[in-house]
Amino acid sequence: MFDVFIKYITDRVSISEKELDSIISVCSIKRLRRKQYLLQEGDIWKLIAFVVKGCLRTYTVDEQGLEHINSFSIENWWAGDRESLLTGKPSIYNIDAVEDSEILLITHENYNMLLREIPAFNQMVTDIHNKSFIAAQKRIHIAISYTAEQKYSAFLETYPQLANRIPLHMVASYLGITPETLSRIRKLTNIK
Amino acid sequence: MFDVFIKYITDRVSISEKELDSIISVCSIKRLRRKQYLLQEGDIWKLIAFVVKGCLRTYTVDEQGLEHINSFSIENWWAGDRESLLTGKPSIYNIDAVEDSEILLITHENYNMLLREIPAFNQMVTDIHNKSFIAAQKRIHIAISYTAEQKYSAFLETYPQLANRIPLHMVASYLGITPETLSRIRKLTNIK
DNA sequence: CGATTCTTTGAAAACAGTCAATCTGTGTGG
DNA sequence: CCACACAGATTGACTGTTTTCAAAGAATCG
Repeated sequence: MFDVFIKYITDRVSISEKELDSIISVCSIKRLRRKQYLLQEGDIWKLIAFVVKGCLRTYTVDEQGLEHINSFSIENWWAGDRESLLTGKPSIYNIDAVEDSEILLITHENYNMLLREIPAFNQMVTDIHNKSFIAAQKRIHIAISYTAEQKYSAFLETYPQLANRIPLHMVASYLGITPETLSRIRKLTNIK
Repeated sequence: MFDVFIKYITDRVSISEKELDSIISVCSIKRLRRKQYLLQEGDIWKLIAFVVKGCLRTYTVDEQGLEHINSFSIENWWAGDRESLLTGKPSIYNIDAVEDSEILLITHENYNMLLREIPAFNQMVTDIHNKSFIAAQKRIHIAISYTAEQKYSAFLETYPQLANRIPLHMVASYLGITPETLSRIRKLTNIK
């Protein structure tokens, strides 16, 4: 259960056994069934979540009831709402499980303690934040400059491991297009 | 010249005179004329830039020669390409001055030194990174779920100080719509 | 299998983009 | 100071893409 997380950490930074132990000691395990919520709009998010197995999605629901997927989190990814965590305000996002999933949770207090006490952990988090930011910039670039077809094609290249695992209507939602448009793109281009 | 930056820092964190001095001592001043490049696609970016006066834009140019604006940086904002800085790879972005501008530059080495040596500076940068990330998430949300009209309206609300200062065709480029579409939106809604 | 979820298809409508021309304001050089 | 060039903004007509709405067809799960 923890071995996935331990491997994740040791793949990224060099860290002592003792430090690893103190990280693991503040992790709690949570299992989510498909469609189960981890966070609902209006809740205040106070945790850090690491996905060990399965897949989560973070999304908003607009006035018309349409879902807009902000991100997917599969094994070895993080999930949560940094905005609610940092501001203490209710979240505008929903997070639920796309598949039955297993996640590790760390409280914000313990997380801050780890950042303070364990330089390697801090370094790892900084690196992840940097990469996340760069990925967000790329996604903005794609969203404002690509056609629907180019967006789907870029998605397949960037996240091949996601494409065969996530329902197409969720991929469409992630890309900001309708399921019908995605279906037609796939038909026209024969991209599968 | 440095007072803008000093105020920026002291507004955000508590810091000693001595620490402020060491920050200022590694800053160099650069003046940019309108349209002058700070970074060109293909260059490797090795700096941190803080805008004291004026306005910069970060953008890409696609195969068809169309510009897509990633971000604007006015007074009290940062500019640069974190991706190129962190990976050491050539930048895919161009940065140039929308208006005659004055900026402060810090080398990556000195910047890292400041992060290491001055906890308050480190804290400030972490906060900025967090806020930037949250802003990027919001922009993604807008890009994938709003109509052109809603995008413009959200832009006016979020950056009222930018709207009257930047040519409309650049605003359009930032929003991912054509100048013609933006012009028609403005006419229809009487939003100015 | 029965229900639900997911995907596809068709036709019409809405939306945004393209192309070309004109209009406006600004600034520059003669 | 005027004429002109130029960048920016607008407009019109047209095209093309994407959405919407409605329905039907697959696939999957319990």
